[in-house]
Formats: sequence, structure tokens, C-alpha cells
Amino acid sequence: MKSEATKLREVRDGFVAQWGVMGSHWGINRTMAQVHALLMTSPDAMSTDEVMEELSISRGNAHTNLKELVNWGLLRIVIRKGERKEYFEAELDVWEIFRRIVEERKRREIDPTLGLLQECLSASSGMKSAGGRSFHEQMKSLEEFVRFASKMSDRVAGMPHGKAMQLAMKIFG
Amino acid sequence: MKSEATKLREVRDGFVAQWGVMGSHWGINRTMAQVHALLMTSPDAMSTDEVMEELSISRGNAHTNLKELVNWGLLRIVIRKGERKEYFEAELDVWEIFRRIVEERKRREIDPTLGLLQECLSASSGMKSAGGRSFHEQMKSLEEFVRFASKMSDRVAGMPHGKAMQLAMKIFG
DNA sequence: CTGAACTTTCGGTAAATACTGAAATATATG
DNA sequence: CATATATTTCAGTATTTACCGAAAGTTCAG
Repeated sequence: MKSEATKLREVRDGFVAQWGVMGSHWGINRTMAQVHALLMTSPDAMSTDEVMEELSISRGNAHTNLKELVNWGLLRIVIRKGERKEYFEAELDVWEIFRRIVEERKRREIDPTLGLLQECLSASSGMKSAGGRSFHEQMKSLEEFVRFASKMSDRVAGMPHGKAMQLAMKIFG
Repeated sequence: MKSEATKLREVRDGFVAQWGVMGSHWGINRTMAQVHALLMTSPDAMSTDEVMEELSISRGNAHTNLKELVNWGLLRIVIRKGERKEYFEAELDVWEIFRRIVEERKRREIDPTLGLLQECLSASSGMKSAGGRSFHEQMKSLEEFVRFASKMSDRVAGMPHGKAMQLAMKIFG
């Protein structure tokens, strides 16, 4: 009979591996997603060496991805007194995780897109030809929409969990 | 002095190229994003050959990406009477574009994630150890949240443009 | 200041992904 | 059914992205 600890290790390893696959299906580095999954399901903070060991990856790789996750705000660095090593612990609150991801994706995806659209918008303003005007119109609708989406995602991600749930109820009701 | 047609060609080429860069920054094939940009700003439907020509890409590449965009529901195939070639035209309505993208990303990103979480949830239910129970709890919060997000994105993407705007006003108000 | 503990960087390499070009297949026309 | 026209597939190749491991850099205690 399999011990509970063994079973847990198996299930957790499966989770880590699959979360990595998911990650790569939505444009996130596989290893980064695995590190995140590992720490989200770790009872304790882990050091770079422990992460290397657990995932069988190199120091450089572990380092890069841990730091990237810190940049995303999904991991925190913690220091244990009397030790010089850095340990990493995951943000566990799902709403907080969601907010960080929305914020980061907005910064990386939405904001630069908006910039591009605004350039095209002004570069094509005042064009007289049919082609020029229809291009301008299309840029205008896109720019309006993306600007709007940007504002909305700020709003939602800025809400505390409770407020967001209230709002959600309105949508369902 | 530069003619308006020349200027338009420049601006549009810039848009197509940059839209491609954007795409690759959010996990979408660069070429696919370029093809999409090209057709969104084309006054007329285009054939595979015209797309190849315009973007200087091979037939196979053009074909694959055009068909993929049709799968996403972002392009339609149109047939001109008296001709055997297929032409492609883009969906131009921004709300419609948004809905298609949300739907597709949900199908690819959210649904499989939910499946994984549900497996981990049931595999860890009833565990007695501290580690087992905290793993189960974490899976539970994630599963609840993702299931909820899934439902919300269905709701929003299922709304007609007008309804969605009304709702948006509530959030701002 | 010196050495040990730990972190960061980076050139070379491996793996994954996208693209080409041509052949194979399908479809319409006479 | 023969031919021309158009679409689809795919093996080989090119490009991009991720990873390793060792060396360089940093920090801190003694």
C-alpha cells in the first residue's frame, strides 16, 4: 500500500509538470511555470539549490526564472536569520495572483499595442483618399477599444477581492 | 513631396510589421499576426498569392496562417463568382474580434487548466497529513477561481456589444 | 584584507518552433 | 476523362528561444 506522502509527491509532481505544459501553451516559459507551481505547492520557502534539485535544472536557469517570477510579483524573497542564502516563497492568494498577472500582461501586451495604434492614428489623420480614410477608421475603432480595455483591466485589477465578487454577482444577476 | 498613397503604404506597412512584433510578445505566431494586420487594413479581400507577395513569405506559410486565422474566426473565406481562387477577408468589428479571441484563449488556456486542477483536487481529497491538506486547499482555491473566471469570460464574451458597454458603465460609475 | 558563501552573467550548445519549396492531392472546366 | 487551376501536406532547413555550466562578481564574517 502506497503511503500518503508518496501519493502526495506523485500528485504534486504531476501538477508541477502539467502547469509547465500549460504555461508553454499560453506564451510563458515552461520552466518558469514549473518553478511557480513548485513554490505555490511548497509548504516552505525554497532556495535556488532546492529548486535546481527538485526540477533537475541548472543554476543559471533556476536563477533566471526565480528572478523573473519575483519581477512578476508572484514570488517574494525571504531571508532566514543567521543564513545568507535567499529563499523564495509564493504568493498564495488567488486574487492577488490574478491581479499581478493582469497587471503584468497589461504592461507587456496592452500598453505597447495602444502606443502603436495611436501612432498609426495620428499618421493617418486627415488623409483624403478612400483607402486612407478607411485605414484611419479601422485604427480608430481599434484604438478606442484597446484604450477602453486597458482602463477596464486597471479597474478590475485594482479592486479588492470582495468588491470584485460583488461586481461579479451583478453580472450573473 | 510624398503622395498620400505612398504615406499610407508606409504607415500601413509599419502597422503590419509592429502588429507582428506584438503578436510574438504575447505568444502568437509573428506571421499569423502580420497576416491578420494585413487583412484588417485591406480594403478588399486578398488571395493566398497576394498575401505571399505582400509579406514575402512562402505559399505553405501563408496557407497555414490563413487557415489558422479562419479557425480562430478572425478571417472569412469569400469566393468571387467566376473565379476558383479563395479570397480571405477579416472580421472588422472590434467587439467581434475581442469575442473570438476570448473564446479561443479560454478554450486553449482556461479549460485544460481547469481539468488539471480538478484532477489534483480529487487526487488529494481526504489526505490527512499537513502537507496533503495544504496542497488540497491550494488546489481548491485555484480550481474555484479558475472555474469562476471561466464562467465570467463566457458571460462577457456572450454579450452583444451594447450590453457589454452598459455593464462597463456600471463599473465606471 | 581574506576567504567562504552565495548570486549573477554569459558564451556556447541544445531544443523547440517556424518557414520554404516542391510534390501530392483535390476540384472545377470543357 | 484530361487538363488546368488551386489547395494541402511535409521533409528538410533556418531561425528563435531556452538552457547549461563555468567563470566573474558580490557580500559578509572573522
